[in-house]
This record gives sequence, C-alpha cells and structure tokens, in this order.
Amino acid sequence: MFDFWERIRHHRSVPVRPVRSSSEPASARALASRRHQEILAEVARRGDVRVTELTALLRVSEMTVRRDLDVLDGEGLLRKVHGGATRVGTARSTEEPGFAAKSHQQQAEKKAIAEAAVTRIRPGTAIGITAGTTTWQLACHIRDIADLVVVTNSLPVADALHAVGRSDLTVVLTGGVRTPSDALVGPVAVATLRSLHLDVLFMGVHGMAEGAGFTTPNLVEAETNRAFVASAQRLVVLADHRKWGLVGLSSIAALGDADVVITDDRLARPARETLGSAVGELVIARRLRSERHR
Amino acid sequence: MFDFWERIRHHRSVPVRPVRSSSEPASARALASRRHQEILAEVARRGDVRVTELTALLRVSEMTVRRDLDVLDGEGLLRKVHGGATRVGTARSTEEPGFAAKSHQQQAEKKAIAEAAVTRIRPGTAIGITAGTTTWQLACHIRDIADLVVVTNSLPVADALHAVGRSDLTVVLTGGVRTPSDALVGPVAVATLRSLHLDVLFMGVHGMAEGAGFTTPNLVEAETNRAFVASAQRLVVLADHRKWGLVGLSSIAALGDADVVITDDRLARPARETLGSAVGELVIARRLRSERHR
DNA sequence: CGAGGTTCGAGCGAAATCGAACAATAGCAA
DNA sequence: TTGCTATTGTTCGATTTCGCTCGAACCTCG
Repeated sequence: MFDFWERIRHHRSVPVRPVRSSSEPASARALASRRHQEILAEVARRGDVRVTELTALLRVSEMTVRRDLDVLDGEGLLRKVHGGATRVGTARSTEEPGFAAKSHQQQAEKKAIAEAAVTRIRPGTAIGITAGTTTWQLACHIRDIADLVVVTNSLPVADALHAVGRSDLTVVLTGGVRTPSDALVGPVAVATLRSLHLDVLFMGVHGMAEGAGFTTPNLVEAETNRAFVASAQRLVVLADHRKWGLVGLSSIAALGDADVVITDDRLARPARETLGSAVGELVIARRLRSERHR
Repeated sequence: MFDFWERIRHHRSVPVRPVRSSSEPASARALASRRHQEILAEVARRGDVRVTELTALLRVSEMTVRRDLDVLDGEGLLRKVHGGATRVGTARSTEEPGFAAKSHQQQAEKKAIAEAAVTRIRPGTAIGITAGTTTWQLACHIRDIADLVVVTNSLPVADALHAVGRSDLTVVLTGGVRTPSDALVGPVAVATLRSLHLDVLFMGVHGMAEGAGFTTPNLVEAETNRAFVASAQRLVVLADHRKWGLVGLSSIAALGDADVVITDDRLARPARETLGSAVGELVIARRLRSERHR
C-alpha cells in the first residue's frame, strides 16, 4: 500500500512539477526563507508540526522540508523531533529539567564539545567546572591529564572525576544546597569560590543570546556561577547549538566575558558570525561522521 | 469492564485500524513528543494516570504508552508504577527506602542509636551531621521534623536527606575534598563551618576512650570534625558499644566536651559508669526485643 | 495461601521516517 | 551557448517507531 502511494506520487512528480514551475512565474515557487517563515508560523500556532504535513502545505519534497527543519533547528527557532518538529521553550523558561532528563539529549553534540574542551586543559593547573550535562560530559572525558585540581559545584561531575581514581587529581566540591539538577549553590558555594583562584573555568549554560548573554533559569545558580566566573582567570563556555537564542531568567555573564565558546557544527551560519565577533574565540566542534545523524 | 473494552478494541482493531490509517492522513497521528507532553500534562493535573486511560486518550496501543512511560520515567519526569504512572516528588512519605538496607554489622545497634538520636532533634533548628555509618542511619530516620536545616560533610547523608524531599528541609553540604568514605574534608570544609553556627551537632566517631577522648584515624577528617564541634552549641556523639576503648590517630574532642553520648545496650557496666561520669548525659538506646539476637 | 483476571515487557514484523549520496534543475555570469 | 553554483528532488538502505503476541509477573479477592 505504501509502495502504491509512493509510486503514484513519484510518477506524477515528473510530468506535473515541470509544468507548474514553467507555466507559473518563478515567484510562484516559495523561496527558502519564505518556507521557513511558514514553517515557523505553523509551529508557533500549533505547537508542533509533521514533516508530511509540511510537504503538503509547502509543495516541496520531504527532503527539502527536513533540510529546512535542520536549518531552523540549528538557529534554535524550533526543535526537530522524529516525524516533525516542535516549539522550543514551551512554558518551560523557568522550569529546569532534572539532571537525568537532559543527559541523553544531544549526546553526539555534547560529546564532540567535551572532546574539544578537554584538549584545552593543561596539566598542573587548577580548573573549575560548573554544573550541567555538557560539563558532565567534559568530566567524563578527563583521563590523562597530570596534576590537576578541579573545583566543581556539581555532584555528578565530582562523581565522574572520582571514578577516574587518579592520585594526582584533586576534586574539590564547593558545598552549598542542592538544586534539582544536583548542583550545589547558595552562599556557602559563593563564599568558598571567593577564596579560591582558578586558571580556567569551564562553564555550561542554559541559554546564550545577543544582549542577554549567558543565562540560566535558576537565580541562585546564576549567582553561584557569577562567583565562579569571578574566581577564574579565563572563561570557557560550553554550549551546544540549541542554546543559541534561549534566554533564561538570570544572566551570568555577557558574551564578551567569554574567552572561548565551544559549540557544535549545527550552529547556523549567522549565529556563528554574531557569536564569533562577540566572544574571544569561537570553537566549532565537529561530530564524527558516524554520529552525524540525530 | 476493562475486559469488555479490551476485547472490543482488539476485535475491532483488525478491520478498523487499517481503514483509519489509510483513509486519514498521517497527520492525524500525534507526534511522539506531543504524546509525551500530553502524558505529562495529565500526570501533572491529576497526580497519576492509568495505561488504559492513556491508550484511549492518545489513540495508540498499550505497548506504545508503556514505551512512552519508560522514556519519561527514564528522564525522571514521572514514575512508572504497575498499571500506569504517577507524579514524581510527591507521596514519597509513604514509600519505604528499602534499598540500601543491606545488613551490615551492628545494624540493630545503629538503628536503635539513630532512633534515640532523632527524638532529640527539635523542629526549626539548625543541626550538623558528620560523616559515618551511624550518622547515616540517623539521616535515614529523619522524616517528620518541620523546618530543619541540616549541615553535613557526608555525601551519603545528603543523599538520604535529599530522598526525603521535604520542602522545609534544607540540606547544606560543606564542600571540600572527598575521602574514601565519601566525606568532604579539608580547608574548604573547615572554612565553611567557621562561618556557620549550629544548634546541635550529631557526630559519629571511630573510637572513644578515657584520656584520648573521641578519635578518628583520618587526620584531615579530625580537623574538619573539630571545626564542626566548634561551630555547634551542643555536641551529641553517636557511638555503638564497640567504639569504647578504641583510640584513633587523631583526637577530635575530649569526653567532657560531649553534652550527650548515645550508645547501645551492649556497652559493659564499668564502661557505662566511666562514660556516664565524664560526659554530660549518657543515653543507652535499647534494641527491640526482636532484634536483640546477635 | 491460591485462583483468576490484569498488567507487563521482550521479541518480532510492518510501516514510517531519516539522511547520505547522487541526479536534476534553476539562476546566473561570462 | 557553456560552465558554475545553489537549491531541490529521488533513490535507497539504515534507523526508529509502533502494534501485536505470548508467557511471565503482578494485583485482588476470597
């Protein structure tokens, strides 16, 4: 049955489409940017949309729709899911999912970012690692760096580093009260950080955007992260492409405060330019070809 | 009734479902992510939901609903139970911990000590709990005390208290580096404790003896515990009878510094007299008769 | 306890979806 | 015209999703 309909569609496409596109003026075919607008409007109106619906609505092939969705996802304007796409940040701007909730998302991107970040850690230094799933990936990739002191406010990060079991790796927890995502925050964490001085801080964020800079939905975590930033000489921000355009409740730092931002290769071109000119250095971590899908 | 509907659905499913999926556009079927949203909304609204209800609501098979619940449970957004799913973070009080109840040595003694200690915790106070297996038992017994602030340097204790999930229970970790027994010690812990002031400290020790007082084999942990003692107005020491006569490398406090010592009913008569006259108050926690053996 | 119904989940197959690679086309410049 | 580039369409194999079956695990009620 599927085969039947597919054949019909494909056979018709040969005679039908050329007629349409040659008899109608070129303007009758939607420009890519026009399609993007329509897709976004549909997603905004209904919350989600299906690829097959868009092929009917826009009169283009599935592949084109997917490519459009890829671009829009890369710009953070919607989220691609199996079968279609959904709105981003739906009523969740103040809600933070627990740690386990996010750890499976965007595995490939985060792994690539973590691998790029770990090459920037020098032996014999004192580094900071904030809470977050991307930074947790970073912690999991720290293996062969000698004489390292790591200060973190993330219990999962501390666990990951503890599992390494190197005798020349010192892990210091900041203390504080525990957030739903297993970070330690609050006055205790801030006071501890004020007395410490780090060479480099690796920070994960919930959102980054022009204007608002790096943000998080949790007020107390933002305060803690600001103390983290103040205690470090250099700031390296880890953020996958979906973070672009998201604005959390509380700002941690301006884009210009970051010495390095490491993101993944699905960040759209215009975003790369904006970010690249705002921060000290923009690093694009490429995924392995085998993990390029999803 | 369920049986009735089940049969109906299954019998009809053969002729009906194919008709539906070929006559209706694919768009009639909801996106997986949309289903997840609806499930979460339902759980959030009502507290729980049955699998059979969701099959009717979402128009998908039971198996799909179960797989959805599997995913959401894995993300920690709900809890899968027999027959359906429930909200997370609620109704925890009825749930038994049950997990780490592996019978270690002196389980009965430590439980009795913990139960005696928990009666000494007043609502609305700030207490400290040091690291140790006995103090961990104490943490597991804290359930119904209102408006409590707990400062601890023990990761297991923090975990146990976190599992309680009371909104009026604040858990503060001191920070520091991690010992093999999952305690946080060192200058960071000491500095944090110096800035805090506790009503009561519940301290576990490795040894107690006439002369040496309360001792532990770990130098840095001893320093941290001394800071703990200094920050508290009252000191309650939890120590089962086997601790009597043991002397660790480093002293934490003299016997006379303890306002209360809670031990178990297997402590010998002469030891009771010596201890009783040295400390402010000696509490003998009696095991239940059923656990009196071994 | 045990019987009877209910619920669960691993395994299988069908269908839908995805994305890489290649082919076709349009737009444009020389 | 020719050639170049960007965009779009097509094919096809891999992946994912989904529904079904069926034996096991589970609840409930006597």
